[in-house]
Amino acid sequence: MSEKSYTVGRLADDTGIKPVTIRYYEKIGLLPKATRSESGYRLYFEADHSRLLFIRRSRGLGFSLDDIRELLSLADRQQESCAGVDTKVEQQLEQVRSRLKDLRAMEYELERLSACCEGGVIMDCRIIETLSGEA
Amino acid sequence: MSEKSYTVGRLADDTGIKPVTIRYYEKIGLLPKATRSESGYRLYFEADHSRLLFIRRSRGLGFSLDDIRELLSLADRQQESCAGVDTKVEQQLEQVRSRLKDLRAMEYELERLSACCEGGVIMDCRIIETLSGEA
DNA sequence: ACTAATGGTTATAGTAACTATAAGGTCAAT
DNA sequence: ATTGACCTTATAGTTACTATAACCATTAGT
Repeated sequence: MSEKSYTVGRLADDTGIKPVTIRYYEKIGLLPKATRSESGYRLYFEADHSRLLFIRRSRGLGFSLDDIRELLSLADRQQESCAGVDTKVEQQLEQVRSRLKDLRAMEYELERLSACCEGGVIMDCRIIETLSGEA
Repeated sequence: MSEKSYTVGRLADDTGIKPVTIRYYEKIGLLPKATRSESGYRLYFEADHSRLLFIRRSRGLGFSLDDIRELLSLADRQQESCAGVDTKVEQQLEQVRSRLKDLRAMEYELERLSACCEGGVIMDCRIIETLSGEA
């Protein structure tokens, strides 16, 4: 009983990752080279499906493709300590928090700018003034 | 009395934007072509200094270089309404908020993941498990 | 059986905003 | 005169895709 196979389009529909992107992941070695049908179509199986979902979830947490490559290779070593995984998560958390800090500062500044506009002409525009000058 | 001029390196030190980046901005037309010394060095004046600071401040608020190009061209039309500027700020604010929302969700998920690691081996790792499976 | 629509294949170039590298010319100081 | 710091250009690399072109395979409809 041979396992049911997907085409790249099916896999794409099932995972929410587009065919081009799936091929791209294969090209950069994030996914193993797919087996092919007689006519040359890529064929995917359950394991590919799982791997791709793992990638998508990790992307959703902001991990880079390089990070994910490492995570996947860690995940494959069943018997080893998961400390490396934990470390990666911590690092990612720090990065996200640092980015959050930056964005919150931007939000605050943009709110201030937005509030100070009184709808005149450029010459009197406080926004332009602020961007242009003063410390 | 001719105005005092800077080299690209001096301008870089004064604005916190690297020489390569300044040249890059010139190349893409964000800065006007610099005048040159006899030997071919770029020479900058007060106006360039201001313009570059405007760019840096706008970058600091997360505006894209294309946005900044528009902002600069708006800023040059002293007599026109500043509505366009205000709109750009609003749009940028929305973008920042949307990005904040995404990042906060990531932060939350990463915190959960991080908390659930108990330091065993990969096989039992709840992090890997979470990334791998379940809805 | 023929045809059109859909979906698969490859390779190449473009995106944003730089960064890195190479190979060379200039300038101020020793 | 030579060192070192700084300037010049052009080209390629980065991240994670997206867009385009040109072509082959499969499937649904007539």
